[in-house]
Amino acid sequence: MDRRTSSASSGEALLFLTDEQLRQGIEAMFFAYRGFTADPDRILADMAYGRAHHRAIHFIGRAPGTTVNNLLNILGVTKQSLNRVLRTLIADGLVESKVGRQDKRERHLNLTQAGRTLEQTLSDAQRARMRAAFRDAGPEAVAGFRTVLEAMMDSEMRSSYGKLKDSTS
Amino acid sequence: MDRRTSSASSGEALLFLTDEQLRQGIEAMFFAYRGFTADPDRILADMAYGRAHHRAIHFIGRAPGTTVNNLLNILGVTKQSLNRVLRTLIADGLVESKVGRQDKRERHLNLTQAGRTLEQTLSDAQRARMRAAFRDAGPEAVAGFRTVLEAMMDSEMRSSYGKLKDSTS
DNA sequence: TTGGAGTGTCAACAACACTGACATAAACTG
DNA sequence: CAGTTTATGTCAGTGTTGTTGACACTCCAA
Repeated sequence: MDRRTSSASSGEALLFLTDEQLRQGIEAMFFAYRGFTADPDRILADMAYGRAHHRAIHFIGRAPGTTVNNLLNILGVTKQSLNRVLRTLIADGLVESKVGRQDKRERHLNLTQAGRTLEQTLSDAQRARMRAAFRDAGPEAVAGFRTVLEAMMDSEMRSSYGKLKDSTS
Repeated sequence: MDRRTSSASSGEALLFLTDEQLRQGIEAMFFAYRGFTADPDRILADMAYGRAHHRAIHFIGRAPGTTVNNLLNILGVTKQSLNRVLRTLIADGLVESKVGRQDKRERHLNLTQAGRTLEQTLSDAQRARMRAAFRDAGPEAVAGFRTVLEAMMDSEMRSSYGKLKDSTS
């Protein structure tokens, strides 16, 4: 039970890689992701915002002063799609866009006070669920959770994730 | 490092519940889910199908003969939304709908041969990524991954997940 | 000065979710 | 049997989020 991957090629140790185990992993991802987004979705439903607004607010709050292009890479959507979201957030005074000082083509994005407030509200809801899950599962399970998720990312996403992770380590 | 949850209330052991740790967990979920859906999405993009079709096919294949209502509960969407998907799948001969023998109001859904073929194609792609992630992470990490995901589900989803999990244990 | 990168915007469209309303058939209930 | 509930299907309308394609503008760099 405490054996490491040393005997990984010995047959029995590979039981966690059966199709049935994999399918359970797939279904766990599906159901868990629904729970993961449920709380912020409920909050946003009352406003004119959706999940895309949440994601934009989250990553702007995470990397203040980030450029549109950087955000585009992180979110993995087209600029038209992001721009629609950003436009409403800027119009509603939740995000401010400043022309870059060095490179004036770039726009640097920051949350306003109202934006930070909404970000907090959404984060608190999402963190509460994550905290409960982490607490129930325990530190070892959390470490495994993170290890598997990192392994599941595309390499470009993994590097975005790594940059964000290290930025406030 | 190898300590168990025995000292969970002793302060230091709760470091995995800091806001920073939670936020990394949130971002890991976000990036990993993108990877999780990327491969089937690529396959489906060439056909006239999307993620919703994939989900329907997956769960019909998982629970053959399931009713529309059961599928509705698992997927967590409205019947209008599911019906749009089912209609195309039935019209294209991937799914067949049979009136129930006991209760003739019910429709029992099954994959046709063509449906099973597509399901295999999609599953293989998704499982390949999951398998690679599981293999890289190792059995202990996988156990932790599953534990955390289960804890993150809403209770209704957890029971759907449990039923499916136990049905072929 | 020319080419390309970064950004913004317009238009059109598709997938997928929602609500609300209505229809049908079958099953249950008093 | 009459009335209600359940299971399903469908129509119409709407909203969010994604896509392509096209075009314009600013600015940096060779």
